[in-house]
Amino acid sequence: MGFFRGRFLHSLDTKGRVAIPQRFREAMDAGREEIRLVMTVDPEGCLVVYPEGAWTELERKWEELPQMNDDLKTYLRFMVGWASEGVLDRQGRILVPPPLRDYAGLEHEVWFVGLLHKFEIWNGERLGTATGPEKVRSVTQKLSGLF
Amino acid sequence: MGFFRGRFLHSLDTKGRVAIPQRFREAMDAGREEIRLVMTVDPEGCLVVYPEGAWTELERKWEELPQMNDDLKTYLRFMVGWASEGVLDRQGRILVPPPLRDYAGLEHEVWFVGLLHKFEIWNGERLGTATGPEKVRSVTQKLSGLF
DNA sequence: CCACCCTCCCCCACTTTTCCCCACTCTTCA
DNA sequence: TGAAGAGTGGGGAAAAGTGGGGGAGGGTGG
Repeated sequence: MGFFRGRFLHSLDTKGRVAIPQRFREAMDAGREEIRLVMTVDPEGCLVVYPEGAWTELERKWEELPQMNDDLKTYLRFMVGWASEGVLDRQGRILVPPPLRDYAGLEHEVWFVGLLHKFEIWNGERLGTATGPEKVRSVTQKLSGLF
Repeated sequence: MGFFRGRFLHSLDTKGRVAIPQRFREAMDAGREEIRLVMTVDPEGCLVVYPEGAWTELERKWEELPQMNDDLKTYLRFMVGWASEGVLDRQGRILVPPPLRDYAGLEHEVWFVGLLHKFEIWNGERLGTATGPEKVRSVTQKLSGLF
């Protein structure tokens, strides 16, 4: 499984479908014909997409945690509660369910952003404010201890 | 038994019935014709629904615990005391008993939220406040020790 | 003990959404 | 300048969700 990199501008059609960038499809496609993925939300206000395998791995971790923990329940209500599994159609598109569309404020134009093992789908304006160079500069300082 | 994922907006009809989302039915249906489930309440103010098997497993655990424990009694009065078993009708709907409807403040519009082994039924407003992005962000910090 | 009422559940019919397929355009590359 | 690959748009069948009529069954009151 390759990495997801780069950003691509695509369009959501009137039926709520978007084509996944070919580069991303290649990264997932190990010669299989059917590509399955899971789409959910991120607190920053965008959608996150995982190849099915990566997602089920996350679920396996969550299963093992103490199920009575209230914080975990809140977290799962968010991550799992928004999750939507889907298969690409013959044209390499996926249907974005209306609740997810609304959550991420997706109109006609949407941006795909590669993020190694997963990728995100953004409304253009939100992407701009969330990932501007100024913001990154401030964050980089705090990270410098890590690597 | 598959996992429950995602959120779906359905409507409670005038008879107090709701259709279970098809995705959730699939997750329970191992080719059986009759799907039985148990519905109870959650302290957060929503309903929780377990497939019958998952519920009886919980009951078996509860049985083994020290029955004199007052905290356990309080907990069971809540979980078991509200529990209601039901079967889906031919249209895949279930009847929500009036006490449960009132407890969860369910009107016409109700949200289904998948939570891996179980799923919840929410009044829209309550769901919004219980699972907003701000809340999740604060919780995520505390959880980072767990995984 | 009987009659009534109310709830529940079966069935049927309608609307909306989803998803499968085909066709067109635009870019890229030889 | 042609061919192939990528992205977009829309028609139409199938599936999913919704609403309501009517009969059976259980509870209640007389």
